[in-house]
Amino acid sequence: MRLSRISDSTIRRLSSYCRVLEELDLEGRRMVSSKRLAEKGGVSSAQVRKDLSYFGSFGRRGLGYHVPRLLEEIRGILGLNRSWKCALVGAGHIGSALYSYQDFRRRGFEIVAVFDNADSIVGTKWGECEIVHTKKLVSEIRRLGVDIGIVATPARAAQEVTDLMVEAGVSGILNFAPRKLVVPKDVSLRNVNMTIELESLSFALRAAEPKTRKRRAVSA
Amino acid sequence: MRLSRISDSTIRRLSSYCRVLEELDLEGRRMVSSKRLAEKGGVSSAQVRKDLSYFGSFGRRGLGYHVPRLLEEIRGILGLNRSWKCALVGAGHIGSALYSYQDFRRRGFEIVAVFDNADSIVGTKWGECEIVHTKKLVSEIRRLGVDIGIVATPARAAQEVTDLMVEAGVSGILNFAPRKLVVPKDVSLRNVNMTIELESLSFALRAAEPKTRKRRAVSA
DNA sequence: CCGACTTTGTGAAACTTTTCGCAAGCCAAG
DNA sequence: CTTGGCTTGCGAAAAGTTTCACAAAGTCGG
Repeated sequence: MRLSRISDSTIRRLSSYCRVLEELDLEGRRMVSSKRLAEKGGVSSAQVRKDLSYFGSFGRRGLGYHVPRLLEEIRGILGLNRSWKCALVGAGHIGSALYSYQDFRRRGFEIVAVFDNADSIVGTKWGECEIVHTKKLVSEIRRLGVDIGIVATPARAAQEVTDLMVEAGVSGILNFAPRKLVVPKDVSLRNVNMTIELESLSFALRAAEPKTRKRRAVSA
Repeated sequence: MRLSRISDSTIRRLSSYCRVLEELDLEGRRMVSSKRLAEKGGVSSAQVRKDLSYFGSFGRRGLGYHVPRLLEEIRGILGLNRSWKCALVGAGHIGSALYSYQDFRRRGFEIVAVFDNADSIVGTKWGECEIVHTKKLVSEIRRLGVDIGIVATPARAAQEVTDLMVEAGVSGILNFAPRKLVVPKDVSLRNVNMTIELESLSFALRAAEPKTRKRRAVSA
């Protein structure tokens, strides 16, 4: 199992195969071919086989892959067979949605601390979790042994809280703020940028209608 | 301006250059070199020049790019010099966060309708917007001339509401549900999948600590 | 107007990722 | 035990993306 020559796209596809396999497993399906897995995942079957081949040979020729076994293998590869402690910074709309997002917890990403710098909400509780002032961020994250920091602050505060979390020793950052973050290279960073997605959608829509609007423009 | 040979990565970078330029513009900076733009955007300067070169020659040799002009050019390319009507389906935690996300509105993505199928919240109001039952989705989207559908439902409902929105004539879909959606090829689709980001982060963290945990494992 | 300096725009090279194509392996039926 | 039908794993080809490197074009001080 080679450590690093693996592309990010491969990893993201593994994560999506995971979801397909979970579904198949629930349906009680035992075996699946790369062809079927590919269709459900929206990629080519060669791509599925190539992705898996970086990590080993999990299939049986003529038969396909054993669903529960492949699922376990991929979970192992992605590090999902353990739980990760997460800290959320920013208790606004997005922070709140993330805190309530059941999928995270179900997959072993546990939010063990929530921080904000607004005195008006510091001290209130979200379920088990009390919202703590950002000034206690470093000590709390150290104390709890947090692995992953989730940035859900406005853009202008994002770098600052990131620096604090890095100082406190997190290994990874998941950033929801629409701003490029700088982190040391031993800290992993992923971005979820809704604005980029919407804007690239805007480009695609614009490219699809070269003149003015297609449908309504005619009758208007 | 060639329509389609442009890669998705280029478009996403344009969107991020946009944010850098807005910031520079606010600082009152008139000119910027590809080098500086690149640093701020976290890419190479050759990449910046190459990305822009697909659409034209916007710079002046020896001087760089005129910030407000380049910003306008990129906005034009991305189709941000107009407003897009969006409809949100799913009035749960994520839907609510998206509705309140000021950045969307500021960039011309206006949420003009919100749908949900829970009778308990249908009829209540979010600001100006009344939450409407999903059974009225097609007629409402047609009536309002919605361009973009935003899917913020649980995974199991995502394909169904997507089909409805396609039927109603949206040109693009932004999907937040962790499920692969099928759309006709004249409809554009973008996905925001937080689970994939977290899982790829998990892989990176795992890859970074080859044995067991680095810091704490020693003392434990 | 000159010469030193800066920066763009862009082919071509280098690198990365995806697709192709097929030998090898496995099952089932006869 | 053999044949036919599938399906994997993988090297090699193809396609796509990023980096390199430099001519061309412009600035600026004197």
